[in-house]
Amino acid sequence: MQVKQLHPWPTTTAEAEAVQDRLRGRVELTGPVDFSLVAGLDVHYHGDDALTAAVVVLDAGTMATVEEVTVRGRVAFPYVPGLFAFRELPALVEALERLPVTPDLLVCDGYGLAHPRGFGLACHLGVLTGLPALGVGKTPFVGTHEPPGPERGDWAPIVHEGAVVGRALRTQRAIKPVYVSQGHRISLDTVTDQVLRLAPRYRLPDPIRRADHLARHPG
DNA sequence: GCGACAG
DNA sequence: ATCTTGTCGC
Repeated sequence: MQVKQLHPWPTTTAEAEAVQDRLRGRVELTGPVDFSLVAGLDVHYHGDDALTAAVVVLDAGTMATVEEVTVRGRVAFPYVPGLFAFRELPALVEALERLPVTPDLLVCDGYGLAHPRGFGLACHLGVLTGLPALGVGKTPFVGTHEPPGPERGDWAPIVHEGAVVGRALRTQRAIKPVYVSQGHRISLDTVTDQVLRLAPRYRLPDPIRRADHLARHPG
C-alpha cells in the first residue's frame, strides 16, 4: 500500500514535538464501524539500535492470517516518553508499503489520542496512511481513571486535562486491563468494540499478538 | 520544584 | 524494549 512521505525527519525533541503539533489537526475522530482486513503492527528490538518491524493482516471475519511482512531497520530516534513513535515509524511505514493489500484498520502497539500532545503512534500511523487506526497500551500513560469492573467488556474512561482521551478496558475477566484510544478515523466506541472483538481469548488483541510473535521470529 | 513517564 | 526461574492454571 501507499504511505505518505515521512520527511523531513526530526533530529531534536523540539522538532519532533513540532511535527506532532502540526499533524495533530489532521486526526479525525469518526469513521467506519466495520472492517474486513485488520492489520496488527509491532516492533522487536535487538541490541543497541537494531529492530525488526512486523505487520500481520488478518481477515476480520475468520481471523485467518492473510499477509505477513517483516522489515529490519535501525532505531530512528532516542526513546523519549511522548516521542516514542519516532523510534519505530520508518520501519513500520516501510513494512506497510511492502504490504500487497491495503488493510482497513491499523491496530497499533501504543497510544493514540491518550498522549501528552494528543498525538501518539496510532494517530501518527493513521494520518500517514489515511486509514482508521487505534492504539492499545499495556500500561497507563497519561490521565487518570477508575479501575474498570472485573468482567470482560467492563471499562472506565481515561481523563486527561478535562477530556476523555481513552478507556481502560478489561478484555478478559479479572485480568489487568488494556488502555485503548483513538488513532484516526474511528470513534472511541468503535475502538472498544474492535479491541474486544479482536481479543476473544487473551488480554491483547490477536493482531498485536501475531505481529509481536512475527517480529521476534521473522520468516 | 521534583520525579515519573507508551515501547 | 531488554536482562531472567520457577510456578500456577487451563
